Amino acid sequence: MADLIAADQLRLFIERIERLEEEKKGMADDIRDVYNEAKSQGYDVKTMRAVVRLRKMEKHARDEADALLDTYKAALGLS
Amino acid sequence: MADLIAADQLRLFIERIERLEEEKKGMADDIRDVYNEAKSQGYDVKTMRAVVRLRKMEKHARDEADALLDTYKAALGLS
Amino acid sequence: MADLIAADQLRLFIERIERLEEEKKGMADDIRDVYNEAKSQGYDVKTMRAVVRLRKMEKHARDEADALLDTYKAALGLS
Amino acid sequence: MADLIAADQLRLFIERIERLEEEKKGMADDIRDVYNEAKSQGYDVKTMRAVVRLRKMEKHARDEADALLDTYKAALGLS
DNA sequence: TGCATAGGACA
DNA sequence: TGTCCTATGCA
Repeated sequence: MADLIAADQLRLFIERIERLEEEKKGMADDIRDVYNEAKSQGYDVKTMRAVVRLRKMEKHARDEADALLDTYKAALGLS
Repeated sequence: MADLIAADQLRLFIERIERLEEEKKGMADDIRDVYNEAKSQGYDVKTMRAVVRLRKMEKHARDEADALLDTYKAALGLS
Repeated sequence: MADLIAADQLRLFIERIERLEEEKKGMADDIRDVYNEAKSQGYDVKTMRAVVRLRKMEKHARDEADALLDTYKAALGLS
Repeated sequence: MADLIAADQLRLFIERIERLEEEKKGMADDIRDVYNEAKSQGYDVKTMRAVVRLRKMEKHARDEADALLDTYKAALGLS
């Protein structure tokens, strides 16, 4: 019977993952919809993607810079 | 002034996309968490991924078969 | 005979790739050596890696911003 | 002043690393070029990668066998 | 952490 | 449709 329980547990894990995967796919579809909507308003999708990519890179750089600053402060015994 | 409005509209599109991208990333993080939780219960992650992939393929195959069946039915004037 | 020639050509491609892979590995080894040398001088390798990563990200962001500016200019019919 | 010198030294380390990273990237680009050239001659890139990987594994195996042989020889007091 | 592959976007 | 590139999976 332990096997049955284990099988159930595994099945639950798999189903949770599959549900999350579906939601993730839904998000991707929504994103595509927004791009298409913008396109129908006359915006250039390729440029918009470049903007989004750039902003993401800048955010990452900012976050990493903050983390680095913390590292320095810790190394110098500052707050 | 049309330009200002256009800039606002563009900004809104970009922000919608960024919000959706964040949610999508959240989903990916959740999925990873579930795999890790299963792993901590003694399940093999690689095998679980294989199972998920296989079930997805089977679902695709089933969906395609259903679509084909619909096509046949339509061609034959059936419900 | 065409097959022999083809086999030779393929072999030459493979050998060129293998030579380049070795040189690439040599570069990776050199990089590790520099980190170790810096470490022996009292520098923290992890922090140094963070600095290198940050500078690379900032450079990418700058390059992408330049490219985006060009895209805008082209879209607006400017130089 | 020691700090200034240390900062200079650190900067030099970072710049050496960045130069080496660029060269390494150049190697990777060259490798990609060779694969693309082979592809344009009708070769299958994926298969070529498999060949390169296989030969590398075989080389490792050979090197290990050689090392083992040396160990035996040393243990037996042979040249 | 770096590499290889698979999936999605663009021409 | 085919290529390119990013994003994910694997060692």
